[in-house]
Amino acid sequence: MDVSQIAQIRSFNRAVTRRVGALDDSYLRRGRPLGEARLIFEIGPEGAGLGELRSRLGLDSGYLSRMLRSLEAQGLVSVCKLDGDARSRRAILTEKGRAEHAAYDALSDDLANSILEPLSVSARDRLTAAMAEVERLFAATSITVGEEAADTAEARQCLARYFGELAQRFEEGFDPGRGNTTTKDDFIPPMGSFVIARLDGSPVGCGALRMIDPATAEIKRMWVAPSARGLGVASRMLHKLEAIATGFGAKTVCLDTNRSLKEAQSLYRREGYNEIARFNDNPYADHWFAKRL
Amino acid sequence: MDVSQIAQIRSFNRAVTRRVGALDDSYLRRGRPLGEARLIFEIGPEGAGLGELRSRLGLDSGYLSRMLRSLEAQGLVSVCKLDGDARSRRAILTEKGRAEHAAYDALSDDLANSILEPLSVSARDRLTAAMAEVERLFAATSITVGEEAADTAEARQCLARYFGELAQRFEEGFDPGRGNTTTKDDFIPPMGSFVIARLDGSPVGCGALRMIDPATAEIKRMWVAPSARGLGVASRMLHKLEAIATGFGAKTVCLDTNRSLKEAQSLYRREGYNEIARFNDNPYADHWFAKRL
DNA sequence: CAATTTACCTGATCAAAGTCAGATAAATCT
DNA sequence: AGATTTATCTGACTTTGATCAGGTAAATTG
Repeated sequence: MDVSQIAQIRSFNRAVTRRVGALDDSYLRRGRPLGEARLIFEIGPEGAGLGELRSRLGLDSGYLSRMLRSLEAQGLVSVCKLDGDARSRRAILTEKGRAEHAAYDALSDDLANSILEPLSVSARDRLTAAMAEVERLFAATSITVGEEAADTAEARQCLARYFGELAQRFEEGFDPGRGNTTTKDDFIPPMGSFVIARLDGSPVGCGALRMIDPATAEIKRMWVAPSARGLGVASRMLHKLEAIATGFGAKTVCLDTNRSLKEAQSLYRREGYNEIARFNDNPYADHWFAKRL
Repeated sequence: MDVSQIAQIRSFNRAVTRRVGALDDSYLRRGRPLGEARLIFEIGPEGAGLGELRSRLGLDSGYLSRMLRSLEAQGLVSVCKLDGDARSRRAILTEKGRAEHAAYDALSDDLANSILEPLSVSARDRLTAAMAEVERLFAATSITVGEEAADTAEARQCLARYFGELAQRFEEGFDPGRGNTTTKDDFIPPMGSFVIARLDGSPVGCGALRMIDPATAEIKRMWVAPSARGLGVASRMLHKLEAIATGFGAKTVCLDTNRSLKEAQSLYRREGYNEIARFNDNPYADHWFAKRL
């Protein structure tokens, strides 16, 4: 790993914590412990279930309960049943609580403003763009790639978005039925597999595998959501699928792709795939690739 | 202020604090309170004076003293006199303490690594570049612009760097003596002024003003350090100088500049200066500007 | 040289933060 | 229906972080 990149991340962490500590300080200036302030903020104008609050703030159940009692005593929060389940309860802000919430909200805005204010217009644009980039790439860190069933609602949704995109990008259009030789049963172990990439639980990519003979696996349905492109999700899914193929005894992985999917082609080449002759009669395929495992 | 930019900053703060909180957690996993861990980290392999530690960590002197006593009891730190002043003391790490410091250092590296590791090489480059940009623009937030004497060592250093840059950039070269009609006394109120822009105490820019008649001020010596360009420092110094000129009774501000300083020319135009006819015989000037206050 | 300031230490005290072992009541399982 | 699980609450307790008043010895000031 590049030492200067590690140094950059550490220096960034230092610079940013200093800045964000300022927010905690301004929260404290309202004369309430930080824990309570955060709780008010997290409950929000719409209220929140206690379990949700516990997991979001990482609090012990007794601790949360006591803080809520304190906020109730201050007349800021009321905790009511009102859910299907009479055990679980929900915290909502009173009118006074909503005013406090708004005050904390304003403090957060003030901090943001104080960061933007001394900057020129173009510097502001550059700062927010860089922040968005950092945030997006941070998110990439928590993307997971896992084998899942291909017939769940979420898997189907990925495939629908994939097909939708093909229809948009192929010059000749795209009809999922035409030339399709696979059924959903093709992606079930041990003759196939299906992986989904997830960010905070929501799918942001998928990929499928099926064995076309005992030594050859074919990769299909590789798709990454537009919001998650450029984060290396596709290559992580590809590695996962190759590992699964190896487990199935495959010696070779092959795949096809359409001429308009340029990024896909460069991904495959980068990952060690070589272009080969047509090996199927997929009417939408223009290039065929294979890689020895 | 742009609402979406404020939202971006707030969302960035949330995303980043979550990530950086992970570092505190990993520090805690070494079974020592965060305060002590930070103290070990801050003392560092070279040791540090107690006053320095107090101001860097923002600690009460009693609190620091007690933590040092605790670290001494654990055999991690030793506090010795050894300075010119027998009141002030210096904390240094024992061998065991240096080992602890190295362990904390490794944890910081691990966090940085865990952020980089899932990313592709190009994504890593983009992340660190975006982080550097955020850091630089954050730093801009704490740049101050203030009126200072023009004959201090630091002011002179700014001017030397300014002249050095002119020598490099002017096609015809630059000799500070040639055609220079100002002396250092020109930049002393109430007939002139000198401002310095500082980032964390170090000068990153300067600018000067002198009255050439009771209603006209001339701006000179505008310079921004290469490391601080693109942060709006020049326009902040310009505004400061204009405000000072107004205070001196000036109705007009004028200035000259060399043809090779393109950024300067566009800055002046952006700030409402109009090109006028030659008003002095500065041999290095190619453009003359003025602005009514 | 006496008075003051500075740099650090000690002891007392506090609130905030966090943990843990039950208690209670509703929901779910067998 | 009885046993178990789940969601929350209560009370007891600990640690951490922080503040403050006063104390000591060295350095500086007038």
